[in-house]
Amino acid sequence: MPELPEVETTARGLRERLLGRTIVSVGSLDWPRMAPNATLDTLATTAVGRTIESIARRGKYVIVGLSGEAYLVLHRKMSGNLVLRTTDLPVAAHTHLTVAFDDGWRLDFVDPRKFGRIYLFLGRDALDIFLDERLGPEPLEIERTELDRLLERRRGRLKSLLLDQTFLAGIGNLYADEILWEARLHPQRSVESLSARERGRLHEAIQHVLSTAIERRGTSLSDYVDAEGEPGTNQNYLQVYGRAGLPCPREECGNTIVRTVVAQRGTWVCPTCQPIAGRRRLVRTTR
DNA sequence: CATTACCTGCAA
DNA sequence: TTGCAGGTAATG
Repeated sequence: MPELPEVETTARGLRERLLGRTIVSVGSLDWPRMAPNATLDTLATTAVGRTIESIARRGKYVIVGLSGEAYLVLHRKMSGNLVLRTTDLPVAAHTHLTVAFDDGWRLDFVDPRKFGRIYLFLGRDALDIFLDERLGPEPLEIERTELDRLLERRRGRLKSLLLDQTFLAGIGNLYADEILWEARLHPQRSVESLSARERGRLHEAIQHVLSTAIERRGTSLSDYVDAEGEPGTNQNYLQVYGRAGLPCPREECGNTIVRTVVAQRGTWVCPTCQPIAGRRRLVRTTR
C-alpha cells in the first residue's frame, strides 16, 4: 500500500514528533517473522535508552537512526501503518510493535496483513549494504541525463521497470500507472522503444506525479494513514488508477479508461492517450 | 519472464 | 465463496 509519497509523508510526521526523544520501552512483537534479523529481546535491549537522532526515508523504507549508530528500518508492505499515539491510549488491533518514548508518546506499527518488516542494524555499513543491494536511486533526485543512462542499461516492459525497486526506489503499482498516464506511455511499451522525447516525458511525469502526491500527503484508498492517523488527499486526484469505465481526464480525450493486467498487477490505462504501439506506428496503421 | 507464497479484510 | 488489494522474495 504505501509507496514513496505515503512513506515520505509518514517520515516527516515521525521526524516532527520523535527527533531527540529517548526510547523507554519496546514491546508487543506478537508475530516474530516481522523482525527477520532480531528478536523482541534484541530490539528492546538495543533500543531502550537510545535517542532518536534521525528519521529518513529511502524508497519505501523508513529509517530510524538511534544514538550509537543503531538503525531501525521499517517496511510497511501492503497494509502497514506507523502511527503515533499517547501512551494512555490502548494498543489498537493488529499492532505488532510498540516503541514508547520519554515524553508520553508511543510509535505503533499496525499491520493487519503482517507483511510488514522491521530490521535492526548496528553500524552505518550494515544499513547501507542492506539498502544498496535492494534499491536504485531516488526518483525525485534523478536528473534527466541520469534517467537516460539508467534506461540504456535496461530492457523489458516499462511498467515492470518502474515497479523494480533496483531501477528506481519507491514507485509502486498505483504511482506507476499514474506516471505512465501522465507521460502518455503504455505500460507494455518496451524500454528500448522509447524515443528521446518519450524519455523526457517519463522523467517529467515521475517528478510531477510523485511530488504533487507528497504535497497532498499521499493516497488513502483503504488503509493508509500518516503518522498522526490522518488520511492523505491524493485519492481525490487520481487520473487512471482504479478508474475503469470512467472517462480519461484529458480534456481533448475523454475516452474510457480500461483495466488490464501487466506484470501480474492490475493496470489502468487510457488506450487513446497511451497507445500500445508508439505514436508513429499508430498513425500508419490507422490510415 | 511468470507463478507462488506470505496474510487479512472486504466487496461482489 | 471467490477474487482482489497500494509489496517483495523465492522459486520454476
